Amino acid sequence: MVADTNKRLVIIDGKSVFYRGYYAMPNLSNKEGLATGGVYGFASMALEIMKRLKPDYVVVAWDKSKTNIRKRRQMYAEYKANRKPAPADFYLQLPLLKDLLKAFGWPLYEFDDYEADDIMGSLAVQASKLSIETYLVTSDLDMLQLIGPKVHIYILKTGLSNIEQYSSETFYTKYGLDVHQFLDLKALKGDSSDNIPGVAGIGEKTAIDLLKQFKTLDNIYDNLTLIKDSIANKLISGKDMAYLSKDLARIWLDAPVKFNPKEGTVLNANKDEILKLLQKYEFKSLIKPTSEVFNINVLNQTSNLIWKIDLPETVVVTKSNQLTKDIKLTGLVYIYIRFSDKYSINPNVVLISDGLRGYAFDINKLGQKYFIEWFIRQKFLINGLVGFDVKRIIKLLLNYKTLIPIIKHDILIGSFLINPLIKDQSLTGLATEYLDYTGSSYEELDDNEFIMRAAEILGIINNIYKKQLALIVKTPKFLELIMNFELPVIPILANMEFRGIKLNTNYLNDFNEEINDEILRLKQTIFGYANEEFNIASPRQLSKVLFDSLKLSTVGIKKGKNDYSTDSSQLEKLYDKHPIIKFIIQFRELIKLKNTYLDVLPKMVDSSNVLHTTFNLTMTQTGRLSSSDPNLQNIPIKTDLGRRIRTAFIAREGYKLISADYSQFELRIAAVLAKDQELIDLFNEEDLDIHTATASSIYNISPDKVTKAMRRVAKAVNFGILYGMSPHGLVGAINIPYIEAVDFIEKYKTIRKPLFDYMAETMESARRLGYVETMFGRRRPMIDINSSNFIIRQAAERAAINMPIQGTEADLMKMAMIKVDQTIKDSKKDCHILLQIHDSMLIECKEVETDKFIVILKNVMENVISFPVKLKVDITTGNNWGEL
DNA sequence: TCAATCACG
DNA sequence: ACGTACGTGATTGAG
Repeated sequence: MVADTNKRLVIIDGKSVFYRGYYAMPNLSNKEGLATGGVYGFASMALEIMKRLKPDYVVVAWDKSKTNIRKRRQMYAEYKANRKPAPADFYLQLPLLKDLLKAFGWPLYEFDDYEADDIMGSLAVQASKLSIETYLVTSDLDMLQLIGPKVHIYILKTGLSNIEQYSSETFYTKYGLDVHQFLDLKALKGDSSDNIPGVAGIGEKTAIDLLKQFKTLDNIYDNLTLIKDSIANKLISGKDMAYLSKDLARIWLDAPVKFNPKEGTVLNANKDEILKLLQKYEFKSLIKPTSEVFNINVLNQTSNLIWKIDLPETVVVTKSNQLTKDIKLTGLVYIYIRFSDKYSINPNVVLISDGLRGYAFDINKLGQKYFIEWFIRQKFLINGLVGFDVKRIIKLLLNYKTLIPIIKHDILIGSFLINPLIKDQSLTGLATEYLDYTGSSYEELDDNEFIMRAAEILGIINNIYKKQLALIVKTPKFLELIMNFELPVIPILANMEFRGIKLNTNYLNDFNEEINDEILRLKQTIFGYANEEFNIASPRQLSKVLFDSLKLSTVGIKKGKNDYSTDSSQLEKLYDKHPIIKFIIQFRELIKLKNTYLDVLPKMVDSSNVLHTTFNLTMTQTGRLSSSDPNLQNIPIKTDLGRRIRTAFIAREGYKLISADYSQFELRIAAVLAKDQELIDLFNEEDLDIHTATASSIYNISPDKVTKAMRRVAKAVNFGILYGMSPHGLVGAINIPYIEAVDFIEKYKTIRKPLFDYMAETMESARRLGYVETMFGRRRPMIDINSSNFIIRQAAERAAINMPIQGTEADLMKMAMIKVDQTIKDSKKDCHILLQIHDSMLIECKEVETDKFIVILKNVMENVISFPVKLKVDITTGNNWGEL
């Protein structure tokens, strides 16, 4: 009888797990709008169970009754009040779950007259007899009464893949009782959530004390004389209730269920069906982990696309002697380049087709040089490129100083324009979105497998292009955006990334050493005040030192999930309370500079000390660019120390750096969008300070009477208002009394009525249309704008207000970049845009051409568009970025 | 992998 | 009563 020894059975309380998932992922739904949160939660939890417990069998017990009343216990029904019925979309998900369980091969047991815990208990007893280790997964602590030598309980914790074992030790630690006393404890104290009455007047504390002393319920009643009267009397009058409660809480072990060792094993799993369902439910992130625990080889799953898309006849090119004149392309070409790693410009595989014929260049075998030579020979035959992430392809070509073909379309950019919410921007993600692809991830294939599927991938590019084109032409603004903004800016960004910016690494390293010394000094000072050494960079440890050891007052200090916050705004409040704070603030600044910039940037330069960032066109919900690896859009400027980092960004030999900044760009745009004539007029006045002017009209005094403090408030509001700032937010930003903030914003509303009317209209149209858009028609879907959750809805409203402004700024910046770049080309100046930082450009220009160029530059940028408001551009030049 | 923190516009 | 300003990316500590 060793056969079943050491086998493991998991019994899942199905509804309990499902409930968790349902409430953890309330907004999850697939693209048909079908709610899937509960199923997702269940699947996540199932994976965790498989990984943690490695069961041989899994079965699911299900509570059939909607109200959770045991029918066989109708006599107690008056005590078991109906629980709230679950919402409708809870039940709509059940068929999906049942399909998934069937695919997993996990039997589902449900009986009219038994609750899940009865089924689980009954199965556990049977399995124990077969020497099977049994694991019960539930959120119901009542299950603890089932703990035994072969029966283990795992309780669901918050989160989606979080289970925790509850053993008899856990129980003892919590209550000081043996787990076998569980039912007697319930009998005495009751359980309001389960409507188990218990003995009136006896709570948890008394119940535990009694059980510690007398061990069992029976023994308590046998020894009433030893118990002090006040309690004994309660026990006497509640005796029936006590035994009734014990019966109510007891799990019954006679459910008509039979454990079957032929069911619930991995052999019962239907692998194809599992993958199909995960695709159907759009649980992309679960495909990989599920495949692992169910031993599914996803790479072997064939594509569902090859039957429905046009596939080019594709030749694999591995040798240079194949590159004869027969291997050639004309017209519009579809291209996909697979690079060796995330940042590399070295391709491993290049796929190209003209729609009919395709070529898969195995660069590893062919050699990059031969491919590039061939490609350059094609350049006069090629009318334009349609590709995926074309910017990267262009950077590859820039490396060879060859002519850049016209970009006809980029399916990555197209996808983002049509729906910026799509998270998976991989080729696989787009194939899933546009072609209902359900196969394995293209990105995870190895190069050989990838080449084998070249025709399919080329077909995908072609077909996605056609689908996107149809969607884009349906919305004329989209067509204008992609033709006039997105595609033209791609080669400019490619050039910016490719050229890069020169870094004075010596300067940075010297600065780093200086900072290191200072950090050491600060550390010692801080440890001295704290009377202990600790990791200042750990918010948890710092919080303990400040609020536990040093006992600083926590009144008015923001609290996170576990500890009091130590972020700079909280430290600011503590500034006068203890001398240590000043040094912590300094330490924070220095350690940030060191970790983020000083240590990192010098390591990222190329052999000529040049730093190359990557600009992303498809990351932000407003249409802004983002910069990464390294992020050159957040180089410090606000403090003197930080600004010294900028000093290390230098012009190349014989060149100058030019910074061109739009002044109050967003507020000017807001004035135009809102048609706020008064604000427009203010901006059109020569040499007027907008914040002083604002303070002047709010306080109703002449501009020369405006104090620094007044201007500061006005400035904060001028900025904050574009984000939907509240009085409370204003207080948080500039530390003025709440009442003043309320007053200020009220007055602001009266002097900027058109602006506020515009904001209200934006919100209204967001609610009506489900999206907001920029002046040029770039859209951001606002799915949360009608959320029933107050907090989520309000956040969406603020985002909706801000997007048209920030997004129009982003559009105009792209337009400016395109015009500046064109101007440089037309005038044949040796000038190069290096960086774009949302409202400014950093340009490198041959020293002798700089003075002439800045005049042209200012003119081009200020006249980037014909606007009722004057656009003001400030230009500075210097040898390094710090001087500008 | 997530939360906290902080750099920028 | 909620929680309190939009948009990013990088680093770190900790589970």
